[in-house]
Amino acid sequence: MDSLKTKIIEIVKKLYGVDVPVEFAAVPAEIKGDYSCNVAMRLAKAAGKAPRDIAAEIIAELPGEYAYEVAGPGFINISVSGKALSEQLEAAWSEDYGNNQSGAGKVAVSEFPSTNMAKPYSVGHLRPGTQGWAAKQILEANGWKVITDNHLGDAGTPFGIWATGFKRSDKTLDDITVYDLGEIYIKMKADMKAEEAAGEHALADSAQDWLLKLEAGDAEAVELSTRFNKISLDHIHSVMKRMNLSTEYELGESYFVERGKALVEKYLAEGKFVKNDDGSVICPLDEYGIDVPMLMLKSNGAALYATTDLGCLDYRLHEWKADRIVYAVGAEQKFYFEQLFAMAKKLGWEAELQHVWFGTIDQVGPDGKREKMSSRKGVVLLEAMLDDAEKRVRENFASEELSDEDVRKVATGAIKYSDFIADRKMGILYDPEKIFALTGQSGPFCQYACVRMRRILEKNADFAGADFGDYDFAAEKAVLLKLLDFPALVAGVADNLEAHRIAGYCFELAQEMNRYYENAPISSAEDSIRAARLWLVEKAAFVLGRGLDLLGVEIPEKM
RNA sequence: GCACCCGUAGCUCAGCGGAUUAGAGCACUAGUCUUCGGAACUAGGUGUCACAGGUUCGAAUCCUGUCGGGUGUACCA
Repeated sequence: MDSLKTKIIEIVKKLYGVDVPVEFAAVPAEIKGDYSCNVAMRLAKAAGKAPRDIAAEIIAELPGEYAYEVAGPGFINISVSGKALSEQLEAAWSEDYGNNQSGAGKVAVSEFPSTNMAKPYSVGHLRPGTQGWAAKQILEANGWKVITDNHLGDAGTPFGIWATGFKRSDKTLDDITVYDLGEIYIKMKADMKAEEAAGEHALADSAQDWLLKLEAGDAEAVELSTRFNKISLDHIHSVMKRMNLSTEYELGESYFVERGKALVEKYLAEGKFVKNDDGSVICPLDEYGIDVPMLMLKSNGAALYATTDLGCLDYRLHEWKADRIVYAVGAEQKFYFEQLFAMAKKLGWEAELQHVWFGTIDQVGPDGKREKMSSRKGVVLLEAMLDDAEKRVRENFASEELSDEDVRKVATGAIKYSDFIADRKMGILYDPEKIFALTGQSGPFCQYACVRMRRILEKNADFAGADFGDYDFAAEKAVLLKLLDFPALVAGVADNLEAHRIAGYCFELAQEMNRYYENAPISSAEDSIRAARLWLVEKAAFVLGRGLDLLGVEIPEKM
């Protein structure tokens, strides 16, 4: 259809002397036609003519390979035969169908899931992982070279809190677990709050001391930190493996402390940063319309988030030569990233920086109102959510023999897919009954559709590649139109990383296939028709598999 | 206070820089087919697109204001 678009642009240029963008849209079900084009209405004012007349003039110039019709207020509706659509798909087909090279030669960094050390992996890092992974997949499909980096939360005040809490606990470095560390953190937070209310600050001071000791390279602080890190990393890796997520790098905040501090000095000297009387350093951002300056160094000289992010940004831009960096981090940090990006601009850094933000995971609370997900203890552990998901899958699929690996794929597929049902800006209402449902828009529904197609292909493997004769592909039109949409969809989400559009597409394709089977028998059809239909199923299975792969949703062997 | 996000069917949500009669899923009801894998398909909607203005031949979509909910607003990340 691209050549037809070009043709229309040429005709408009010839007839009316203007350049207009030409897009094709779908046509409502009740109306005749497969694609519609609204150029005539866009031109109406400039040309001083009625849209319907313009449409008729354009149609008169169009080549005769398709049927055209003026519709409604001035749409040009185009009807294409199934046969022509099948030829278009065959012509566009390749091993990389759907991919494009718009990002070729450029480097992007996708930062996710940015887990915290010394805390159990909570559902708080679920969305960063799924969204960051999808961002990486989508960028790669658009030709980018993507570097993935887990920006570990391994520096800053929390370490001081754990070190202080650990020394007060009865745990030893040999037997402490990541769950103990999690509990120590929660207890310390509570104790520090009580302390603050009482007007004291012994614990807070101790935490700050540990932090400074670590930054100064104190032996005991380093030992604690190293041990906590080892326990944490093993835990993070095991959970990520279950989710089938991984990153190429794990350069945590601590890795960038020195680099960040050195840069703070540099920009202080250049006058871009300012030192306050209390010793803290800020980056004024008034010229970018942000009246809250960014704190670059604490008054005691310690680094904070902004310090390490400055170092990290510098590293990615200058060592990795990144052209684009996407941060998969929740909406709560929107303002922080606005500051960070304004700071980058102030420093003259040109790369495209994007905060891929998203809403919280909610649940229905005891009062019936929607609230942020939590357990009685506070955070919900991702492992617990995965255990529950696998249990549900085993119960729902009791009739089928599923391998452990397939159970894992369906469980994580359901959870991941649910992250992409709505626009990522929206919060997710976590409703297990719905997420693991086998009907409706769910991960398992899409996975099942894909498994079904693959099984049909296996059973009819003998007929693959046989001659179609002059089969008309009339019954296949809806599916063909859908499959032909895929490349534009992938290209269309490259900028805004709206992965939910991929999820919606996968669901629609799966639905379209279910409709297709109703009126188009395959195994019982005569040879040429059977071959043609298998050709279509093969294409659909590939596209659905690719779409789900962009979301990180794996396809099980059996369901 | 200010900034950002959200408000579309009973519920969860689509609706991509305006366009043909505003759509899905869930739930509910009634059907279909000798089931290639029925976890299917088909049919069934009186929705103040939060409200009020504005721009336009045309607005759920763009602009302004109001109301409601959420988040953020320098020594946490």
